[in-house]
This record gives sequence, C-alpha cells and structure tokens, in this order.
Amino acid sequence: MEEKKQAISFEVTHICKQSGARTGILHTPHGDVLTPMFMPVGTAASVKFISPEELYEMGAGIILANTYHCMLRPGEDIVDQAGGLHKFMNYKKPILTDSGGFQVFSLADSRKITEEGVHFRSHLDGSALFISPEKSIEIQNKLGADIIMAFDECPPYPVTREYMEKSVARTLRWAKRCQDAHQKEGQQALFGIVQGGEFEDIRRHSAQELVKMDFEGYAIGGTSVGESNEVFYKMIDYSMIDLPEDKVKYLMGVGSTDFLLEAILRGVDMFDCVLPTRIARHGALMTSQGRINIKKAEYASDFGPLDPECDCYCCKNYSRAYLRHLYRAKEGFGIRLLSIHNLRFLIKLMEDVRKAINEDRFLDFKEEFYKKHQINPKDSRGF
RNA sequence: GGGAGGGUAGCGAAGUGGCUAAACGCGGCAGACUGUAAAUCUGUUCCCUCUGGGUUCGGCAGUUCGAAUCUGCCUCCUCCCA
Repeated sequence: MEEKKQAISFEVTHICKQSGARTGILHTPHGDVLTPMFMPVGTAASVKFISPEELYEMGAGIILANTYHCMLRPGEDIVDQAGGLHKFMNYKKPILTDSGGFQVFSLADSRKITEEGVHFRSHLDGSALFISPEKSIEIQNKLGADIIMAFDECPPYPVTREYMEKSVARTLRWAKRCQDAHQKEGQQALFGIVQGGEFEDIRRHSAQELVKMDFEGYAIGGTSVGESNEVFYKMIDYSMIDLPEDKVKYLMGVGSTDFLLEAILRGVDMFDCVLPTRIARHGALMTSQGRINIKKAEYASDFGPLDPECDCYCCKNYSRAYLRHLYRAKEGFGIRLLSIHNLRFLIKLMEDVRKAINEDRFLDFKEEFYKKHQINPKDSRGF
C-alpha cells in the first residue's frame, strides 16, 4: 500500500501522570504549534477587529477561516489569485478552514440537505447556492489553509436516533468523497469529523469508520448545540474511545473555560470558538476574577486594569473606566481591546494548562481553577 | 404691538373624550451569546410597603359618568409681520 503524503505531523510530548492529559507539538507547513491550544476564529478571513501582529503578540497559533463565508466574499478564486489565505490576509502562522458544514446547521432556515450536498440560500442576497463535499474541498484547496475540514452535517439537538443514523451515514460517505476530492495532499491536512449526537454507538461507529479512512487528524463535531453539560461530556467521551492516540484531536466550537479543561482531561488537543471574540464585542470579559461585564455602572470610575493578573496589551495599558467609556461610546478601539483581552485569556489558559500537564499536576490545576472562579463544571457554563 | 404654531415620562416623539401609566426611537439599567447571517439579541425603565395601590401628559379653574385629549384664564417656547 502506497505511503500517504502528510501535510502535518503530530507528536505527543508529555502525558500527565496525574490526569492522563497530554501536551504535544503539531508540525504544519507554517510552523509548529503547541497543544493543547485555542484557535481564534476569523470567519471571513479576519479575526474580527484584530490584526495579525496582535495575534502574534498574544501568542496565537492556528486561526480559523470559513469556507462558506470566504466563498461568498471575496470568493475562493480571488483568494487563490492572491496566493492563498496566508498571503491574502497576511497571516504567517498556520490557518485552518472549516468546511462550511456548520453553516448547514446555523443557516437551517434556508437549506436543504440531499445526498449530493446542501442547497443554501445566501444570507447576503438570498441567491441559491450549493455546497457538496467536492465543492467544499475544491474551495478549501484554493483557500490554501494548512488544515482543511471534511464537509459534514452538524445536526441540531435533540434529533431522533433514526435521523442521527442517517445523518452520520451520509456524513461518512461525504468524508470519503472529501478524501477523494482532495487535490493537495502533502500541502493541506484533511481532518475527519466525528458526529453522532448523544448516541454512544453512533458516535463510536462514526469514529471507527473515519479511522479506517485514515485522516491526518480527527475532529469532534455536533457539540455545544443546546445539550446539558452532562450530555456534552458524554459526547466527547464516546467520540474519543476509538480515535488513535498518535493523531491530533480537535473539539470544534468550544470555548468556555470549563468545557476546555474537561475536554483536555479527555485527551483533546485543539479548540476553536467564537465565544471570546463575540462576547467581547458585547462587553463581556473572561478574567481571573470571573466573568465581568464592562458595561456595568459599577466600573464607571474604576481606574484599575480589566484583569490585574493579565499580561495582555489591554490590561497593561487601559483602565476599566476607559474600556467602559469606549464600549458605551461605540468606539471600535474598545471592541478591539476587549477582544484582545479575551483571546489572550484563553491562550494564556492553554499555556498554563500545558505547563501543568508537563509538571504532572493537571488535576490540581483544574480543581484550583474551578475553585478560584467558582465554577461547577456539572452545571455552569464557565465563562 | 399684530399673527401663527406649540409645551406628553431622562431626551426625541406618537396619541386629540373611555380599550392610556401613556405607542415608538434614543438614552439608562441588567442578562444572553460556544466549528460567527451576531459591534447582535432579550428583559426592564413614573413612585410605593408591588398578583395590589398612588400620582401623571406646562399651571390653575371648568365641562363630562369619564379628560393627555373639550372650554377659559395664566405661563413659557418657536416662527412670521411690524
């Protein structure tokens, strides 16, 4: 059997003796990144309000862009002509593109799923669009990210067992079609996505079949769609059982602190989420003192830093009173500073997590974090 | 001096006899947001001892079973003519 060309490689560097959690290095065409890691989301080829230089400064590694959104604007051919996403958006570190599969879920009002692919209505002008596994991969090949994702269906929650079986079977067929369509092996790593909702056997079947297809990495999808925390943790557990130790694991769309820590405990290496940037735009901040809302009247004349324990550009230079003023005055600079802070908070959390794992004390770290932030991972959402 | 229009909750602005403590917008206060249709959305915003009660629509006095809405006087503002 012919050796598959690899675009990335992953090495586990340490397994925490206390918890079993792991650290690793992911080698990509645009450099190495350490895991566990949090990846900022830049849907439309931009992490909203944040420059690449600011991303480097906060310690960001891989960032995400989205196939559906880049297809609509500016169009994959424009990005291709620019020389790919890295050159187009001037980001020199690794990039991952999501397949557009999530938009099957988030644009549910105006889509129709068939075996061939998904018929959409553009959210911009209502025009009819169609994405198939082949189309998604063709676009992602043109976008040129280091890691590309299989085109999947992210089913809503809850759905019937019958629906989930059919959906997962189709998503597996789509995964194979994605592999067959992929024209840039060795330059772009294709990841498969485990689905199956809260059903253990379906999740395991999904994982087992994907492993047979031998992807360069594996993602867990279909979580954080309205299920309870208990169900969420089970979804991860079921997904992880059959995934190979030596491959990188990516939990898609998760960004609250307790979810991150619990997933890391279960062996997940990569995360992405819009949460830090989105809530920052709405005035909510993740801090060492818990979640705070900068809009609140109590910060009107609070001239201390947003988070005294944070080393980000925002916290080193600006006060809560100023940030509140900027937010209320709708000054874009405020949104930028708050976004920088929230991203740095999660990136710093990952740095601390890696250190704790390497020092074989991840369980202690996790418990201390929960205690300090008064988080109960069973029923809270962290922040 | 003459003429015209107008004063509604923090601001702007509907309402022109009962269904009005009074639309709507802004502002204020609070909440949500998890592979980004999201600088968005939701709740709330006269007072109180609040599943009820009290006091409002420039002021006072009337008409009426009932008035922010009709009448008279007063007051203030804007515009036009002298």
